[in-house]
Amino acid sequence: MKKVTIYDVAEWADVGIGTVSRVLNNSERVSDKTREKVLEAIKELNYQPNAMARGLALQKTGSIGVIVPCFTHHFFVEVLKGVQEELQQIDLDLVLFNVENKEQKDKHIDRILKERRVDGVLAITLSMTKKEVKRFKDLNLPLVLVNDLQDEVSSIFVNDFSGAKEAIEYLIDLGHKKIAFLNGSLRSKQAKERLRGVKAGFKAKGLKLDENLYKEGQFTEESGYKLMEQLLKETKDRWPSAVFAASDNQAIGALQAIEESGLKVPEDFALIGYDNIELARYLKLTTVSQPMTKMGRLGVEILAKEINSKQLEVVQKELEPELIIRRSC
Amino acid sequence: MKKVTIYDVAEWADVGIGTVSRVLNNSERVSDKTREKVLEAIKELNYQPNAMARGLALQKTGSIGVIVPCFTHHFFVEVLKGVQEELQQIDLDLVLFNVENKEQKDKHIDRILKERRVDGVLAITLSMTKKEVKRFKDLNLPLVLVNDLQDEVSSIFVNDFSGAKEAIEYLIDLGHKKIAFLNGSLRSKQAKERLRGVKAGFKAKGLKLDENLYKEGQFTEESGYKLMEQLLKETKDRWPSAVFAASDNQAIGALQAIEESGLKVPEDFALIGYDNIELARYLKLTTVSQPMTKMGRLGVEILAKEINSKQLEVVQKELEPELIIRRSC
DNA sequence: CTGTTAGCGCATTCAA
DNA sequence: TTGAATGCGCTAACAG
Repeated sequence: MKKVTIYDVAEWADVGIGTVSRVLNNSERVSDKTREKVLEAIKELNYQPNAMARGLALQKTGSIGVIVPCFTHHFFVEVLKGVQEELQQIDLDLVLFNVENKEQKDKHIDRILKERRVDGVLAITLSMTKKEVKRFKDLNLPLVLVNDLQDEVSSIFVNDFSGAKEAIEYLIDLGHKKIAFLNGSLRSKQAKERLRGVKAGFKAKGLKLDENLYKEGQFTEESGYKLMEQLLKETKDRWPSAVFAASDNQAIGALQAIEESGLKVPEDFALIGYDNIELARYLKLTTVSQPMTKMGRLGVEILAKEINSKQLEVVQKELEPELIIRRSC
Repeated sequence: MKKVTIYDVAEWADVGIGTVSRVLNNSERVSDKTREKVLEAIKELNYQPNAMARGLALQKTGSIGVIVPCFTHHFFVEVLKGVQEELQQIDLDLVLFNVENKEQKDKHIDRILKERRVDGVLAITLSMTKKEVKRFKDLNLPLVLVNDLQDEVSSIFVNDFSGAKEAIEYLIDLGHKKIAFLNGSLRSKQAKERLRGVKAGFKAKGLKLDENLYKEGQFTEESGYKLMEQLLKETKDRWPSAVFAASDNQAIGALQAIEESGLKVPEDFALIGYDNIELARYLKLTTVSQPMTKMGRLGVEILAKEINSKQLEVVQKELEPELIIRRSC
């Protein structure tokens, strides 16, 4: 079967290609009769406009790029789910860029920006630098940050401060006083804000974060395991009665360390995680839920608006986390 | 910053656009001196060819489409991971199409096929019909089936028969005789093959699948829960001592039903799942592992070959599953 | 070796 | 209303 172009349609319907194009784009300036004829030709020939040709003429690709670090992580899968859902409504394709390191990040951003492979970009948890953001602005390519925040770009993020504060307060209300906090790397905004929240939570209850019970690592399972191990090495009297991890993965790692020591949750330690990834439900882990799917939906919504309006009204939206109580404390 | 085209580069370097194009495409027919000059211009102007224009001229998009049903499922995430990994090597973008129902499936296939938005398609667990496959062939768009099999199309799939057989034999070797099999819908090839494998496993050990212990449902957690519930409703003497589920999700559902009855795995029931999704590891579930990531990698590899060679040599590759022993039996 | 030109398939002028 | 011409940015074939 040969490919059928707008010329074939025009010939079949005995009109000019301009008319066919007008019909395709729902222009008013076509008589009902010719429109009819053209539509018939289109159906008859089973014609559908070529995306690239249209793109070249219109300077639009009809797709948006989504950049994620490590998309196999539950967190991003959930965000992507929201992205997909929203994308079903509007008619855009999803081009997925997976970024595992700085090099890949640069490479993909370069590619997207200069080759114009997409109409807009959703950057999820990428900690974009001001410089990178500026490049998008300069090249006039819509950009929306999800789970990240920068001036002068539309961003949608979660209130990490209040999530952490609430978790700590909950533990304290449960009667815990010696609470360990296993944080991620302080280089990320998330870790900084959560630490702030933790301190504020203690303060609100007339307590203070014990420095010996504060550990810093990564947001990973391995890191959680190691940090918990460190705590368990201390003499029992220095042990906390509760552990708050800055990510579910860390909490899961900590859980493992605890179980390997023959101890149990929640009997020996109360445990709270952060994110509410799917695993948390199965492991019955109390956690601070991030509105992941919603972030994805909202991100696409805003991005679509920016693409269409060609105007850069910056939207910065903060979402609230929610404490999900399960059996781990 | 204005967009810079091949004309700008040509002007800057004081050559024709043809020469610039040649440099871009690493043609031999350029003198070192002019090549130098052009490269300098490119760097100076920070030029990068426009993807759509190049695509239109070359009749290539530089991207492949991946169609998955419900990509949030662990299984597909793992396959996608393999796809990503392989895609890093070759220089193609990944366009993701999520298909939740028949309507979406048709819509997306139509779009891909006629609009030519991608250079080739990877269909994962889609149970493509012969008719659909034929459309790809007719329009000459490379197609590779992953976890599915059809004549005349490159397919890569897993030996479901041997996976199920091995699982059953393992349970029997463990001393179990009354083994329940919770299957998915027999409309899928996977379910059919696994049932065949189960029967063969019993036979090889001189036993037979007890019809009362065979249940058919969906590959979902809910279904597993319900099927197990049915079994537990029977009088104790009719209970199996082991349960083999055709998917990890079903196994997890069954596990839940078991625990809610105050019973335990593996003490009261031995349990084996299928797929080896990430959760299985955390729940310590013995399962039949599917080489998901490998399927993804292989699929892309084959697809890339088909795209480049423009020749349709059909590759059909069968991979072997592997029994992963954990604590659930 | 290099510049020029003709498509690629479509949208959009500009006349008619 | 409509058809023909022009351009989107690039590749490739064709002359020089």
